[in-house]
Amino acid sequence: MKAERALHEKNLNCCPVERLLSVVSGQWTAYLLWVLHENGPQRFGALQRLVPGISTKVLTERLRMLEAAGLLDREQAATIPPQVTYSLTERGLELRVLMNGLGEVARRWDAEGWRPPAR
Amino acid sequence: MKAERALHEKNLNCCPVERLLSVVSGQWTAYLLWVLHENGPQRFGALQRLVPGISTKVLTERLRMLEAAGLLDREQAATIPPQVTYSLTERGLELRVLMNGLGEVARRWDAEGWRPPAR
DNA sequence: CTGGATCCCTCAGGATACTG
DNA sequence: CAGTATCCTGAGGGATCCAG
Repeated sequence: MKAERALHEKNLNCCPVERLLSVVSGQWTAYLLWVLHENGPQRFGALQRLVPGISTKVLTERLRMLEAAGLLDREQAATIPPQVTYSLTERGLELRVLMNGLGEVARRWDAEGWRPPAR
Repeated sequence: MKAERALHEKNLNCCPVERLLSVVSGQWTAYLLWVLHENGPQRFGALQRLVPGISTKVLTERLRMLEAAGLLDREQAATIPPQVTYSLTERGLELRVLMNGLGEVARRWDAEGWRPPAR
C-alpha cells in the first residue's frame, strides 16, 4: 500500500545512516565490495567464483545496483564472447574504508566471543 | 530448507562485516540506536513516539535483539504500571561511534547530490 | 561469457486486537 | 504501560532455463 511505502521512504529520508546502509545491507553486498577491494577489478564469472553461493540473478542485481549507486564501474569490451569488468569507483573505495573500520571492530568483538543474535 | 540456510550461515560466518551489519541492517534499527544516543535512556512508549511509524511488534523485536546482542540494557521497575527503560551499553556506544562515521559520509554524499538507487 | 526471464517460497515487517 | 498474539502482504532471494 502507498501509505506504508511512504512511511518507509520517510524513514529512509530522515536518517542518512539508514539511507547509506540500505545500499550495503543486501545479502552478499558487503562481501562483494570487499572482494573487489581485495582482488582488484574482476569479471562477472570471476566474481561468481569469488563469492561462492551467489546466484547469477542476485549477482547481476547487486552489480547493477552498486553501479547505479556510483560505487563501481562497469566496463564492457565488445568482443565475442563479451568481457565485462567491474571495479570500485572513488566512492566505492571510500565506502570500503568505512567498512574496514567496521571490520576491525567486528573482528575484535569476535575475538571477545561476541556473536550476533539469531534472527 | 537446511542447505540454503547453511549457505547463509556460511556467508555470515566468513564475513565479519556482514555479521556485524546483520545486527544493524534491520529496518529502524540504526535510527533506534541513534535516538537512544541522542536522547539518552528512554522508556518503551517514549521510543515509540521518537521513532514514529514503528509498530509495537517491531519495536519489541528490535529491542529484544539489540539486548541479546549486548548493545543495550533493559531495566525494569516492578511498579504498577511497569516502567521499562532502555539504554546503550558500552558496546552499543562503540557501535554508535562507528555509525557516526557512516553518518558523516552519508551527509556529505547527500550534500553532493547522491541518492541511494531505488530498490 | 554475461546476463535476462520466470517460478516459487520464505520471512521481515505492517495492522490490529488483546493482556498483566 | 509495556508488551503478546495473530493474520497478512510484499519483497528478497534461490533455482532453473533461455539468449545474444
